[in-house]
This record gives sequence, structure tokens and C-alpha cells, in this order.
Amino acid sequence: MQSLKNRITLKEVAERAGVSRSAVSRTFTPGASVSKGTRERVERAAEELGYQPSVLASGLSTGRTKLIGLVSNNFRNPFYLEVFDTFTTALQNSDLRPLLVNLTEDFDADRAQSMLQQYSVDGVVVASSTLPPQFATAFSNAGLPVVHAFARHLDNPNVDTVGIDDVSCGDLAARHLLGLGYKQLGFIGGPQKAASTMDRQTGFLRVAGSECPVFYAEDYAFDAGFSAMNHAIESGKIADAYFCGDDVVAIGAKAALEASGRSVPGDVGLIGVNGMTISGWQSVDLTTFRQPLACIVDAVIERLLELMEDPASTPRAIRFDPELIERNTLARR
Amino acid sequence: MQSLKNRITLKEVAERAGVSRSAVSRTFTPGASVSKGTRERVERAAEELGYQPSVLASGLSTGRTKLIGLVSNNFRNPFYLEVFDTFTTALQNSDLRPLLVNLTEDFDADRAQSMLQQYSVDGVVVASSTLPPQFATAFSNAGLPVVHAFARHLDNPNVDTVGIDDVSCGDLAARHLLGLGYKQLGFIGGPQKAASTMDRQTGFLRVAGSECPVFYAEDYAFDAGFSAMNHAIESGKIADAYFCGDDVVAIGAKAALEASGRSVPGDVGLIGVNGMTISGWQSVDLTTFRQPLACIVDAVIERLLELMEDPASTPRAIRFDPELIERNTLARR
DNA sequence: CGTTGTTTTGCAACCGATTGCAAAAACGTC
DNA sequence: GACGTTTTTGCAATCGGTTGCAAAACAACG
Repeated sequence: MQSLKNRITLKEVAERAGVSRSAVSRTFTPGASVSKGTRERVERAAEELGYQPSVLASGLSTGRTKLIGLVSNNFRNPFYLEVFDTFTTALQNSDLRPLLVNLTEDFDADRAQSMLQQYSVDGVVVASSTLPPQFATAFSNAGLPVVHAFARHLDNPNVDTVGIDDVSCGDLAARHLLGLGYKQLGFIGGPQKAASTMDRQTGFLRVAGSECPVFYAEDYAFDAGFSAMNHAIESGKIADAYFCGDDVVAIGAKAALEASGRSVPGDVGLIGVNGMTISGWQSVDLTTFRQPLACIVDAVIERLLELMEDPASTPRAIRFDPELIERNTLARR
Repeated sequence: MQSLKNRITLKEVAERAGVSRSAVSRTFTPGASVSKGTRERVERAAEELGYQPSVLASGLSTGRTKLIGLVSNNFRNPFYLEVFDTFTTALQNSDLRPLLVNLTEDFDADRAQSMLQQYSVDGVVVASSTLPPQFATAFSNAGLPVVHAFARHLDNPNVDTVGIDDVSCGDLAARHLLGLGYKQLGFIGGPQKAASTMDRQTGFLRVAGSECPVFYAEDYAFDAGFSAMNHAIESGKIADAYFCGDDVVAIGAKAALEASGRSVPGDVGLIGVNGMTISGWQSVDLTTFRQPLACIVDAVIERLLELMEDPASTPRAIRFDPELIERNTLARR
């Protein structure tokens, strides 16, 4: 009923330019057949009226909205601000628009999915290391192109994934610690049920040995890292160096060590994962494995574009290597 | 021409339920007239087919999309992760969808505006203390409901604003420092041209006196705070306590002080603004003015809903008081 | 049972675009 | 100037819903 605001429509531009509506539409459709003359007249008319084509209307007939659902449940970990920053700018550069979804108890997977379907998004990016693979699969079952970033890697995935290989990251961490001369290694993971935790643990213990002490932070958060390290301290036999499942967890762990009178890296060494900006602050100065965020994001979007072209394309798992950033929470023994 | 995916449409539901398309539409339109019988049949048919109404199509005729542009240029400051978290959940709870816009050099104000118009958003939230008022005004001139959060406050604003009163925040800060016995006060603001910086400075100097030393961090970021404090140190006459325009700036300033061999709060006191989670970490423990984020977000959305009802409603400036959180970067002298 | 008043229903037009198709215009060639 | 090609154009149907309007169904009442 109501016209959308008092927006200028195709029709008005057509009238002003003295051409048919199709001509106007074609002027704004790359690759359509319009003569130089009409194109110029249409463009002038559009310019004069301040015409903005309606994505809703064109989406209705073309079936594309250029909307991408950006779904995450990590709105507490500062690393994800960098993730959102990188994703939104990259999507914008590809002429796509992020429709942000914050998964909570109230707004669960089902609601998220039906909402994204209602908006006819062209694709979905799941950005989370804690969501299970089924979450992403649900979208692809519904016929939506989806790429899961920071997900667990399988050799024959049934949904596209991009990220680092957590198992080999754990492996690398243990080797690095041993290489520095640490003898007693310890592992402080994120949430126990998160795929990233399990995989990093697997890789780490493979090298460090299965008797190596293991603790979990309930959450990828400072407090959780703090209390996980306190458990480690209370356990009596504290390790020489810990591999922590996340930088924020590591920062919490460091605070707990210092609160107990121990120094880092003097008494105990720490290494994290993610390589978020904060870790580089002089007052933190955390040695960590950086996620190659820009590469990951680019790969996600490239893959998403491919899936939009060919939805039947078989899922792939794209891996990048984490980059060791040596700072000041580890010392040669 | 392609149908949108292979989505179930109104028509198919109507056929299956043996009613007209209008009946189906009315079943899903709150307040429309449908008999109990048809409603049930329609609901069953919809359920069986897994029908999801298309927001695009309905938006086209109703003129509402439930899409809200969430625009910001602060994707580096961890405080804004909390801002996005709170905004997205609150919008979701009001059955609105955040279309996230990351303002950059590439994606400037003009592009953002025309893009949001193309998507016929129902409203816009500008979340930034550094964007000028004209940015928000441009939307309201284009007929879009807009509320600017964390904006400068004017008594007769020409666009809706919600946030803390920066002038009185500066005032409060100075009084608090004097009350603790600090004699030589200093001010380290954010970007010099940001309204928040200027207002906090005004309030602060009003109490601290205009001879009080003033420095600016080029950015609301750690490094900027670090080097601003270094300038203060190099200037020769270092103050007893500094009011910093942002927590991250304060954290950077603290690092610079410590790097120069000074202790906080032993030698120099610091107080920040924002009250972000990080500031509460034991290893940071920063005294700060907390922004009442939940209140701000609720007020923004409430106001936005009002504007969507009545776009002619006269703009208001809603203020909240910052809350002093006393931690460990200030000590009684 | 007829009359009047209230709900419920379907028809058809519309929201603002896109696009297949056929007619019209422009172009080339002899 | 006639004729065959290619390009440009407009018509009209379509995308998936909403809604004013008038007809149909139902309810209430004397």
C-alpha cells in the first residue's frame, strides 16, 4: 500500500527520461543492451531525481539480495571484534552486506536459520570455534551456501570450513616449548566440548605425552583462564610452561600466576592462540600463534562466492598455518 | 526470473489449505480478520510445507523491512564489541535485524547512506563518538529515522542522541581527582577533533583550571595512549593524575608510565572512561567511568521505535550519568 | 422465516523492480 | 532503395506478498 517512504522509483525516472521502465532497468543492469543515447538520458534523469534502486524489489525477481548472514556466538572475546572488522570490510568490498546474527539462548539456531531464510540471504558465514558442525550443515541442507570459519577440520567435510588446523597447532606448540628447553608441559584449553579445544589438546598431547596435566577454561574469557590456572596451581604439581587455548585465557592465566607470586616467563612460560591485537600491548606481551585472519576471511568469501555460483560444489576444508609470534611470555631454559 | 531458491510460497500454502492467498497472508498478519477454522487449516499447511514468508516481498508492499542499519567506525576499540553485543541482542529482542556497516575510507558516509536506502532499512543507529553530527543528520534529511549513540549532546539537537554528558563527565573526573588530594591534574584526550574529546576537556578544565596540561591520543587505541603519555613525560612537568578519554588510552598511558619506571597509582594516578570489561581484569584494574551501556541501548531502540511510528517527532537528547568504578589506578594522596 | 448487522472471504490491483519475446529501429551491403 | 542482420526498445508477465472493496457467509433478533 504505502509507497516505500517517498522514494523515487524506476517509473518516475522512466517518465522523466522519456523511455520505458525496461530501459531504465537495463541501464542499471551490467551487460544489458541499451544504446548510448538512452543510457545517457536515463543516467541524467536518475541523477537529477536521486534515484536509488530498491534491492527488495530487484531481489524479488532476481533471487539475489547480496545479503550475507554473519552468524556468531562470540561477542565477548576481543579477537572477534577483529573478526567482525575484517569480515565486514571484506564483504563490503565484495559488494555484499553483512546481516549480523548474535546467537544467544533467546535467539537460538532455529530462529537464526528461519530468520535468515525469511530475508533470503545469498549466503551465510558462521564465525565460531565453539559451534558444532551441525549448525552450519543445517544451512546447507536448507539450500543456503554456507562457510564455517574457525571450525574443526575434517578431511571429507560435509560443509565448507576455513581456518587453522588445530591439531597441528597443538603439535607445534608442544614442539616449540620442548625446543626452548621446557620439560614439564601443561595444557589449558577453552571449553572442554569445543572442537578447537579437543583438537589442540590432541595435537599437544601427542607430543607432550598423555600424562601431561590438562585443565579447561569454561569459556574463552579472562576469568575462566584465571580460575583454570588457579586450579592448576592448587593441583600441586605446576608445569614449566602452559599452552593456552586462547590469548584471553592466557592473559587470565598470567594474572593468576602473578597473583600467586610467580613471574612470567621467569617461573612459568605461557603461549596462547589467536594473536589478537591486545596480546601485543607492551603490558601483555604474550607469545602466541596468530591466526592469519585476513587470509581466512578472504578464503571464506572466495568460497562463498563460488558456492553462490554453483551450490552443488563439493565442500572443502581450507587450512592455513598459524604464525608463531614470539614475545615475552616464554624464555629459553 | 529464477524463483528465490525453491522456497515455498504463499500460493502453495493456499492451495494445500484450500483457501485464497489473502487468507494465508491474513493468517500471518497480526490483527487481520480470519476465522478460527481457516487459520487452523492454513497453519497446518504452512507447518507441513515449512513455509517461511519472504520479508522482501512483504516489505515491498508494507514498506517495512525490520532492518536497522547499525553504523560505526570503531572496529578497533574493544569497548565496541560490547556495544555491538548489546545492540544486536537488543535489536533481535525487538524483532529487528542489524545490518552492520563498517565505515572506512573505501566505504564512506555517502556509500553507507545510499546502501542503507537501497535496502529500505526502517531505521539507522549510529554508534560512534567520533562521527560528526552531520553524519546522522544526513539520514534524517533523507527521511530515515536515526538515533546517534555516544554523540555530543546539544540542548536543541536536530537529530536524536543518546549517551553520557561528556562535559559533566570531565567535570566529575576533575572533582574526583581533587577530592582524592591530587594537586597537579592532566588531561589526555582522544582524537582532538572528536566531540567527546572536546567536551570532556571543557568539563575537566573548567574545574582543573585552564593551565592544566593537555595531550591528545590520535586514536582511541593503546599505542596512541602510550605515545600521548610519552609526550607528557617528555614535556618535563608530569602531573599527579591524568584523566584519559578512554580506557584503552588509559591502559596505553599506564604502560608508558611503567616503561619509564613510574608506578601507577604510586607515582601517577589514572582514570579512564567507558568501563569496558577489560578494565576490570586483575592485571589492568583501572578506575574508570562506566557508560551505562544497557540503558543507552534500550533508550536508543525505544526512541527509534517512536521515530518509526512518528517520523516527525522532534529530536531529543537523552543523557545518562556515567558511573564511577573505583579500582586500583588512583590512590588517596 | 425475513431482516439487519457483523465477520469472513476472495478478487484484483499494487508494491518496484526484471526479463522473454516480438516489434521497431538502426546498420550494412549490394 | 531494397533487403538481410544486428541492436535497441517496449509490452506484459512475473517475483511473493498485502490490502481495499464488495460479495458471501454467518449470527442475532423480532
